[in-house]
Amino acid sequence: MIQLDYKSGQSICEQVVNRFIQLKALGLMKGGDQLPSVRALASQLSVNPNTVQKAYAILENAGIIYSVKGKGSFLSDDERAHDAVRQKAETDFTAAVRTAKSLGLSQEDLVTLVLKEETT
Amino acid sequence: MIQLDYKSGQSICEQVVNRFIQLKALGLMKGGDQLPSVRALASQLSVNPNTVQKAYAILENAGIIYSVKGKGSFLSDDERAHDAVRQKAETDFTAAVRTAKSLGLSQEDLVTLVLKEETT
DNA sequence: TGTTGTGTACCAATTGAATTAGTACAGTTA
DNA sequence: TAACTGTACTAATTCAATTGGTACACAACA
Repeated sequence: MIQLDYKSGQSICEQVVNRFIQLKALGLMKGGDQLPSVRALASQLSVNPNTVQKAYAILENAGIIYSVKGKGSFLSDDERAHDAVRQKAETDFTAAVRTAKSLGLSQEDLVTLVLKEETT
Repeated sequence: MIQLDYKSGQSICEQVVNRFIQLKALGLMKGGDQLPSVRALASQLSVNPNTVQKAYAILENAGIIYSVKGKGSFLSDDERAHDAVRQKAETDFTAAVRTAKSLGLSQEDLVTLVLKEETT
């Protein structure tokens, strides 16, 4: 379910955060689904539990998951949180557009690149 | 000519590198134009000369500038180097497209965002 | 010639973020 | 009670970025 990519340049914490957001966006997880426990996921990824807990804390802070002591962490049903994720994705993508343009790519170039990228 | 943005998340070195690439792409600098000296730019940016020199070394390594001991550093005329910059910009942008899609944005969404971004 | 400005090459030290390691506490479930 | 969950700390480590400093080689110029 979660697979780390050490070549991505992203920190472990970031990757865990983003992966659960993706799983929701892709429909592979739904609101209410339970996440692996902090310790279990840390063990599976061969990573320190603190790192996973930090990722879960970020997700909970953003309203994407909710955690209950003694029970576990669950994917939130709150659509507002997922709207916020979408907002951030748009902002990040817009920044990428600006960067690409500043390096000489035209609007047509960018549209072509978007369309060339297959939707999996 | 060069202005640092500490909120950008980019390192000083990265910002210097990217800024000169931009200046060339935007036509504000041409092949043969002299860059500020390592020490002068470092002083202007209130930054360590080593940091600027590292940026210049990266630019020279990529063929974007060439440096002559005792004379200075100059923007290269080599189009192949600038083609490589374009290649990298395309690769980076494609990665941004994938990320945005994984977070739930559709192809239409992305095209809209590209077109919404004014060309300055 | 000497001086100044240029790029280049080191090295030691510092800073900050990310991660690890370890311990402890609180709540749930069986 | 025992075994699981999340949470909250602190200390140590690692690594990249940056700083501070010194030194050398070359070019331009008075």
